[in-house]
Amino acid sequence: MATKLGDKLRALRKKNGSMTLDKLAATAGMSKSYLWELENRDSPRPSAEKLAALASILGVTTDFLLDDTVDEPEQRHVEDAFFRSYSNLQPEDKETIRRIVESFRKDA
Amino acid sequence: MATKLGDKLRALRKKNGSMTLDKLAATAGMSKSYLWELENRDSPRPSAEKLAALASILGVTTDFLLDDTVDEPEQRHVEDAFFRSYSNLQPEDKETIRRIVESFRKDA
DNA sequence: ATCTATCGTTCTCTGTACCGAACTTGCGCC
DNA sequence: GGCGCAAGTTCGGTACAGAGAACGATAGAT
Repeated sequence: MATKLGDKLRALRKKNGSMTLDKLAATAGMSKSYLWELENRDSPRPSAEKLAALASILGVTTDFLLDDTVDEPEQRHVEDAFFRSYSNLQPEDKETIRRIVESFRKDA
Repeated sequence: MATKLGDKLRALRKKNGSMTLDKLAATAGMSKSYLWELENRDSPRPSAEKLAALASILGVTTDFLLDDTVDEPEQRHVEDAFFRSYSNLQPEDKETIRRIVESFRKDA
């Protein structure tokens, strides 16, 4: 539904009490004109600071906002079972798993 | 010991196999001159994209890098980053990881 | 001691993040 | 309808993100 940054921002803004551009921009410490650009212009490249401020207010992570492949904040809980198994491993086993995952990762 | 962004970046770069500026910059998709500025100039303001790329490679979250009050990657940050890496794997790779995790599980 | 690499540093220059203010659109109320 | 305000939109300007190349430092190897 909302896979691009702009769409996510607008959706979350409407969701959280339907804030206005002005209001959200003010609490996030930016101008409403720029927030509008983030929502509407394509491929915006906000600074980490600005995005972190927005994410904090909207109750999501910056990584969720940036990840173009994910469209629901709850998606990270889908693999909860796996994650719980992983959590219960010995620290050295965790480390091993982490290494393997790293080696499987393909660079963006 | 490393509370500012630059210090964290340099510490993590040295930690992970002591990569060179050139190497890390290349894999993170930026110029080494800019990475040097991030590490050495004060109060840099990188884009969310660049910071996310660095965080992903260094195995921490962007929030940890940005947070000036914390100086050691807490377990939470490391595992957050791990879980995100895992989520982005190919399905068959995920399956492999899941198998390994199962095999490591202590049978209580 | 000099050559050769490799790493780190400093420059200059282009694109764009981000702002402030003006402008427009929508909507409720009389 | 027309008059308000509150919302969204556009625009011009400025400061800085970020690249790229050139430079200096450091360390082996011969």
